[in-house]
Amino acid sequence: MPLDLTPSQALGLWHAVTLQQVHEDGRDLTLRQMAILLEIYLVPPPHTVRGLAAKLGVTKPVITRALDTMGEQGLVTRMRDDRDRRNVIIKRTVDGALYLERLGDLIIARGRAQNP
Amino acid sequence: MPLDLTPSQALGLWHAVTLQQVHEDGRDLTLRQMAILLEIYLVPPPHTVRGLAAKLGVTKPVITRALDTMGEQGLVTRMRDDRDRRNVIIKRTVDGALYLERLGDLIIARGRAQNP
DNA sequence: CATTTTCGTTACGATACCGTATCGTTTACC
DNA sequence: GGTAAACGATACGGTATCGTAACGAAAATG
Repeated sequence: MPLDLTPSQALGLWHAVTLQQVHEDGRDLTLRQMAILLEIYLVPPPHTVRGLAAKLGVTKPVITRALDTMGEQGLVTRMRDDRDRRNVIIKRTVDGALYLERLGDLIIARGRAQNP
Repeated sequence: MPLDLTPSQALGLWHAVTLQQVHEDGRDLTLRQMAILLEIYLVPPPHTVRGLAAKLGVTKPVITRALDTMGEQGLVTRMRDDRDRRNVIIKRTVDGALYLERLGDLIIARGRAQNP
């Protein structure tokens, strides 16, 4: 079932969710960081720095920095690949899953309140 | 008609739109800047620095800085209020309207492609 | 083996944002 | 009129990101 939106619904939803995100903030993720996080949690593993960089169309240092920051916040973890020790495998965490779960709930709630 | 989403649809939509935003970038708006822009274009005027700061729950310099940046990009304009020259009225621009129109189209397209 | 390639990280200078405090201008108040 | 309040902008030091370039480690190549 396709998700059909009117222009008003689309921007209204974005507005409502963005507004609440700003209010609660706390994490204050960049657009790129958010994209990386969603990619890690919504696309089947494994995820590597190089793979993420290619998928997002950014350079590798951008990924490394984002993983540094989000790692400190407990949203992701990194582990060396034992089969090819050049690679780093990015792993999900419980906190990261909870964070995105809450984001999903927020979007749903705001979508429901959109056109009451 | 309420906008009912499943958790998968909600995060999937966010993922797809965020990803494409990162790809096209160019503007690279902060979460706060995006919230300000949507507020200006989706809520009836007039908009003031103080009003936006209160609505977003941030300090006034945050609004001033965001308006500086987005003003340089042609997304918004500022004008002194002639009836109370302390105030600054934030105005919409054609470029800003076009930018949000494209964002709306993007959301709709990604929503449609979400569960094909 | 020696060399090249791949992978992620680090170094560097530049830029933009942050929060707090302060400023100049304008209006309201007494 | 003189003082206080409101409004937006600016100054400041701090922090995080940016892109480019170089680096060390590991694997592939010959």
